[in-house]
Amino acid sequence: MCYCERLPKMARFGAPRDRKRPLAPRSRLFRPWLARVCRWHRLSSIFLRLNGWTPVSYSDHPRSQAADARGEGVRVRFAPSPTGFLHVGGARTALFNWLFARNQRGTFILRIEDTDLERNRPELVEGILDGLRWLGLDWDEGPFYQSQRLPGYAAAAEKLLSKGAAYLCHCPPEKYAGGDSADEAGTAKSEIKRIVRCSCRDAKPSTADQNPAVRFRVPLGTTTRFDDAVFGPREIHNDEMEDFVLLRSARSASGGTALPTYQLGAVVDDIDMRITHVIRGADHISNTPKQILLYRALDAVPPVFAHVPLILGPDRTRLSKRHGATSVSSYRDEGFLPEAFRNFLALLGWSSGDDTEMFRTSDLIQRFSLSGVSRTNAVFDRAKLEWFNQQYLQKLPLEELLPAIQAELEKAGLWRPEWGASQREWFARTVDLLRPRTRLLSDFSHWARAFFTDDFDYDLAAREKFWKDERLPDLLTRLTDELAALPDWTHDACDRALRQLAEKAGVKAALLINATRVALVGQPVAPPLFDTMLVLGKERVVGRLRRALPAISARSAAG
RNA sequence: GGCCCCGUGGUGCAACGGUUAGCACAUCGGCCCUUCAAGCCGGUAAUACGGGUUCGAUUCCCGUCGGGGCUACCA
Repeated sequence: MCYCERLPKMARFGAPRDRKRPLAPRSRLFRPWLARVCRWHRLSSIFLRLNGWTPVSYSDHPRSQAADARGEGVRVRFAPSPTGFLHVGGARTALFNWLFARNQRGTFILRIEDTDLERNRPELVEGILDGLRWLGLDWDEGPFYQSQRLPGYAAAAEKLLSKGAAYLCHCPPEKYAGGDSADEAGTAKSEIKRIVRCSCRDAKPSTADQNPAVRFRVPLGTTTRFDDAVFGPREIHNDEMEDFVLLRSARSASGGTALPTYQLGAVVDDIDMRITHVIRGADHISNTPKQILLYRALDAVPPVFAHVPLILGPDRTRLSKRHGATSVSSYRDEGFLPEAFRNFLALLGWSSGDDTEMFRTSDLIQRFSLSGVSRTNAVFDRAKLEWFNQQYLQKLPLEELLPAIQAELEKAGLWRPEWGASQREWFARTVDLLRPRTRLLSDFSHWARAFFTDDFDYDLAAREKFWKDERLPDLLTRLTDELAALPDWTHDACDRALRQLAEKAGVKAALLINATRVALVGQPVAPPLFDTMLVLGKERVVGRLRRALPAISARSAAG
């Protein structure tokens, strides 16, 4: 492909503007010349190689859609490791991959990176898949398990060994292990000299050692460059890169013979799966040069790399268990809607370019672009997440909401089958009445419990506040009788009965309204009283008032 | 410690060398009112600091400070 296609200023194809990526001085200098060359001869890849650029295609560009039409579409992957649940950072990475794939009409692949025998928990895979399904992130291929693809990694290592791009290392793992990252004390960090240039690099391979590790032989004396689709051009001198391990020795704590490390596994699979764009967390950015070297050594063209900024906790450190709920499933269990969660997540580190915040999934797909991804770490703000949930709870078509609320009620043991059948209309009406006051699905089974069962308690603060007046027992007894005698159970009839009683007694209607609300639903907060009476029905209203009377008398007598 | 990245209100984003620095969440006040939400109206609140470059810098460059990442036979 032609390098000029990647140049922001040459947006004559209608490329999305590249907002935050200054060109490197070198490319700034060469741009006019380069543009001409590209236009005339399309010699860009040669130019690139001459200048040490990695010839990768930058497909966040309308051109890639043309490529797609030719059957050379975008292929991305999400590659979690089953060492824990699906956390919000991973979910966001998955979401960005998915959005990019859908936007480009490409392929989204799921791969499980389970090459660490010590830390893997196979039973966690299902939880990760569940989390992705809940978020609606459907994958087109996979899940593939690296543990089932071991021969491929060994073969790749063999190939590298045979061409001298890798060597056998006979050192015990402990020699380089531990170090600073392991000990929290923080002492002696300054002593660590980390560039591993093992003596085995130049030694004759020993036949005595049956269980060597395989290390990559980093080509010294040059630099490795790549152009991150988010962070822009970067380079690192190879001398600063260690001879990282490709294949672990049998002595490794993490497993047995010939297990690949992340670097090898990811690269071999990404080549194998023809991944065109690697979209992953920014914590991988310093791995990227190593992997580019691996691609080259394996005679493959590196994909586009797009690193997305990290998600931080409120204290601006990396989000972790310390910060409370970090797993996607905990948000599901708390009563968040996947649509809301997805919308919120999408805005963590990405923006459409304008001030729009509410995105339907189709909008998200249509508007997503790697050039809109930020380089700044983002703090996870639960308050805003709740706001999004509230918005969706209120704006989603009722029919789409009902199943989620049914699930919530089932979970709480409150669900009655007739609400899905003969009383479906009542159920829909009740949900519609309740939802303006809800923020979470769980509000339906907690706060609004009295709408779905007679088994509920009277809120203490509500009793204290609204059942205090000593006239209440008498007034509510009379109200109950009047309501019971009502020929038509309508909003206006109830309204009239209550207000007339209040007027006759010379009290504010609000006194009766508030006291009645607590008697009916046990809460100080509920939908407008007469709407509430309507969905509850006459029997229940009268019954609940009678039931509450003794408690009201007790409270008002107490003063 | 070394290498690297990132700094716009408390939080998420916008401003692509020229705006009274915009939007949203949160927060505070008002309206509405049958409680609480919602809604509407309004307020407080930011370019980390210091140098350059420029007629002009949130924007480009350098330094300082702050935060983060990496520094594993983890991923």
